[in-house]
Amino acid sequence: METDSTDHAILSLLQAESRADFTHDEIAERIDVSSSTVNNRIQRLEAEGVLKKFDPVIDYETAGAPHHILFVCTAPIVERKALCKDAIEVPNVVNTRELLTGSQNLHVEAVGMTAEDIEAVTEDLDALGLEINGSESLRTEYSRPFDHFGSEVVDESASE
Amino acid sequence: METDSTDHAILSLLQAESRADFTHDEIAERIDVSSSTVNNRIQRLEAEGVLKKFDPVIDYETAGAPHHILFVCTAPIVERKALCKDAIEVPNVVNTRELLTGSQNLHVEAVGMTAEDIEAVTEDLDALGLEINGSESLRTEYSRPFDHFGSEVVDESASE
DNA sequence: GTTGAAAGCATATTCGG
DNA sequence: CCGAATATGCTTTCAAC
Repeated sequence: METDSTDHAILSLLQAESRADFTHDEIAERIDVSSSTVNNRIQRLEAEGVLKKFDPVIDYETAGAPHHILFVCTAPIVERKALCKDAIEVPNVVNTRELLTGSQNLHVEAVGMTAEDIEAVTEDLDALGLEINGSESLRTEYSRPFDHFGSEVVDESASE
Repeated sequence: METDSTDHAILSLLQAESRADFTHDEIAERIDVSSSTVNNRIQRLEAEGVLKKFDPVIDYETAGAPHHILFVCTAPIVERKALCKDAIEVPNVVNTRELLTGSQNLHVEAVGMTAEDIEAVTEDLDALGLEINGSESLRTEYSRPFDHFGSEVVDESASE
């Protein structure tokens, strides 16, 4: 899909201000177009599959689930893609990522209320045929907009 | 914070249906409470910091940025937290995660239009004092709700 | 493809149980 | 604390450019 600087500015702002109450009007003011143009562009980006969804970011610890673990696993190359999809079905698993490498090619993120929840995840992953190379406690995580878009933003608001 | 099964059901549905057009009314119907209760709960979850934000999920490849890489790095233990924050400031870096382990304790996710963009990231990370243990192409990624909440959902809709 | 205004609709508030 | 109705204001639409 062809995306121009207006699209990039919108995507960047959406990532920078990922609030539920971030309105089209506010985007429109910051990039100096009308709010109907913002609406047009967002709808097109969604239709074309660039803007896929809006994921709620949950602080599991505050919500009462203190265990947050990353498993680094190895899946046989040919089964890797299938196992990535299978692993997301394991209870307490919240994210899986497929890498390109030969070993340690699957990352599985899990959340649990208790240590037993996490222990059960290791058993389930093992039962799927995944070799678990390591498990790490996740501490902090930061996200931010894709810069290539951000650098093109014409932000008219001086007070930032 | 104290979260009950209504909160959990709402969080689970928000994650399962992370659409912009997923309304409070729809949540209300599915878990059999009024939409004002849904609104009350969501506002409280946001105020208490459980529901932090709504991150737009962008398909970078479709948007015209084909390079999507995960760097596995090692930061000196004492500087780890600071470097996690520094790394997110590097151009084209979109996500950083701090792990607990002694080595390979920092994951840095980067996106770029060209191979040069990615090469520049390695140089910037190196300049920060990070040892880069490996870089992997990211292929596929799946996410899904935290099950402990999901299992408590009283979903009244039979047609699913 | 963009705009402004007006209609349509989701969300926030208010109040009564 | 929950739920129904009201008020607010955001999103969408549409005629015109």
